[in-house]
Amino acid sequence: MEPQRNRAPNIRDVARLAGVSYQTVSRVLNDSPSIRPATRQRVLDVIDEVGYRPNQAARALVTSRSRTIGVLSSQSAHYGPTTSLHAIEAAAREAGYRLSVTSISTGDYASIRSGLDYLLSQSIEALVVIAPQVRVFDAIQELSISVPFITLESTGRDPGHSLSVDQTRGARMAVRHLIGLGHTEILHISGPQDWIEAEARMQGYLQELGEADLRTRSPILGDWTAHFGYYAGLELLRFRDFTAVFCGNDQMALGFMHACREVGLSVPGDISVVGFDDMPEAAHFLPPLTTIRQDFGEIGRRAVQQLLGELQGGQPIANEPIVPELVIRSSTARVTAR
Amino acid sequence: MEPQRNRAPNIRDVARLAGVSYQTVSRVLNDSPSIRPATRQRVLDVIDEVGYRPNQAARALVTSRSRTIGVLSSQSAHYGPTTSLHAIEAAAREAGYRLSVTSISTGDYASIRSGLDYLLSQSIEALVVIAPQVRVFDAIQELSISVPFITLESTGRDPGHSLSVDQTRGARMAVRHLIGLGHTEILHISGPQDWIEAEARMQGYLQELGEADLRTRSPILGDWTAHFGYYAGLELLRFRDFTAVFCGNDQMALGFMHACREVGLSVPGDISVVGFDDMPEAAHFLPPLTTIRQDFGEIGRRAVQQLLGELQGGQPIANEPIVPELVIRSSTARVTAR
DNA sequence: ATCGAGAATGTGACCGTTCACATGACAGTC
DNA sequence: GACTGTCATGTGAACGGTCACATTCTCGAT
Repeated sequence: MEPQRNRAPNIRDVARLAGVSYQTVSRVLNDSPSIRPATRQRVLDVIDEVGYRPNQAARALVTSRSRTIGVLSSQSAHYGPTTSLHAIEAAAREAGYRLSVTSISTGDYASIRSGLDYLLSQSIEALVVIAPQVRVFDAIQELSISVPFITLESTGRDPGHSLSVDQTRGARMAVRHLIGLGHTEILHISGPQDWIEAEARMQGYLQELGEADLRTRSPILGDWTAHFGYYAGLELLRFRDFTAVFCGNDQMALGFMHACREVGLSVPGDISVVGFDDMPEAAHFLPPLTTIRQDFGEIGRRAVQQLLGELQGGQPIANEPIVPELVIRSSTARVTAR
Repeated sequence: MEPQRNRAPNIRDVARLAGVSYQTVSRVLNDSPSIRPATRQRVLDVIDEVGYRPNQAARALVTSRSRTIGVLSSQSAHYGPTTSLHAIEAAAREAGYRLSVTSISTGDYASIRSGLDYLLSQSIEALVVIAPQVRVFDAIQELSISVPFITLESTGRDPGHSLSVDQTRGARMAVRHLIGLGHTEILHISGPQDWIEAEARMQGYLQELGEADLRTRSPILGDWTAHFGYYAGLELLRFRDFTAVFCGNDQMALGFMHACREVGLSVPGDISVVGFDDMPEAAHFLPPLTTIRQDFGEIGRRAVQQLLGELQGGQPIANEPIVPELVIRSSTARVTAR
């Protein structure tokens, strides 16, 4: 009797057509060593002929290995997270893993929790978090997650489970650069306070100013968007009691420079601006933006590497943070006498 | 005997603890109507107590429904595709589906093919393609994909399987705007020629100029990046035989404006520039960019909606393309006598 | 020719869930 | 009080692979 046409061929169909047992087909699929070359070829031919594809669900069921890495990401199209995500995907695929991605739009506890719940119900083998809000850590603690996990862009939290460019150090590089140019009144427009990396950058700002005995001013809490940078700029520039601004990311720096232009101030003539991230567009802002470059792709790749290591029995390693790089362009200049 | 501690609880464990049969637990999980409320509650209590999570692999195996939508995406951090991807993810999750995403870095046939192969081996139920290179269509044809699929951002190809903002129309709006301002010498910096949307925008450019009886000039083939826009700009501006440029996306427009500034030309005083996409930063470029807005999120949501419709037995619908919107800012101005 | 070892291949059970069908409980009807 | 229908729940089989173990084959050494 013909095999039913409306069903995908399974391993037994292949076995029958190749005249071997299903176990032999399984061995071919799994590159078992003790298979006669002729047999292997016959099986492969049949597989190709009938278009057989192993059923991943069945495989996952019996091996209890899903070969899936879960990713919790924030629902934003920002350059950094997106780049990391692509790198993770590529590295995972390379290693024979797939990704199950879910994103959260708001940072509230309930949605973080439900995102993690969702991922865990996929029986993921490992977890990457690219949504570095503070509350994520509480949620992870509470769920007492049993798979290897790693959080990205979360400087200094929970070593062994985090991996990041050293945000604090990057921020200090930015501020030191401004101080080196003679600036003494330096503002900081930061990211949302519940983001770990925003917090770390803010710390760097405060530390560096503190060590230089300069006046620190309470940072303005932003939301990462160019819009915010713009409106904050319009407000701040009503009192020109500063000569430089360190922005928490490139987008806010862009918006801030827009505001400068609008009120007739020159960057860097009147105000110096430094960003953070070095998104590809930053080199073409007007003026091209001085910023802190971090290698998002590298972070993603390392994350996967580390997780796979743990899955093969390794221990979580306390990664030394990656050092960012100061990229000097044209948005910063030596302070001029007013 | 205690259940083994190192194994996740399964449906039979729950059944035993709740004093019911495994089928009853299954009914509770699947919201079967004929369950006594008291029984349901007892089962739910046990589930909560032992932290039971249904095994998706087993479920997928027996129902032969993976509840997974495959996404083939291009490996780029561009605003548009990323936004669509997030929208797809959210819509899919809402409907109880998960995503299996794979991305291709290059547009060559082999990597497209292997990306599709990979997705199909996940036994996906539907497919979304956000990597609208021309060759993707050949690959889809050749694999004679049997699941519902839809390609995004691929104006005019294969109606019923594509969904997009009307790129050609958007391009015409952009060019018409420039013509309305008195420009007669208008250049076009396009995206890579093997991208369907780049091609469609180019067609729009050519059509609109043709109808206005204006000189069309062969478009410059770019790569979507600000870098390209910049270097192309430097080159083009050596001969100032044009007064306006329509760029295939906002990034290239940014780079081009950078080049203008560098050679001492004013935008829009000397040259008018129009972009495409309206990425959030575009409003804060200097000058703020006139561009064509398309709703990437809407596209993603509609794609999922349509695919789910097909999965429930509906027919592929030839979607009418979404109309984009011209956003006039400060990078375009009436042409001035030279 | 016999034996044994290792290579090559086959058989039965199982992973955790849902499906189809069987059974038991209970109320309403005559 | 037996009969019927409906609701609630239980039982066996199946999904498509892999694992552990059993069996057969092959071939050189004795």
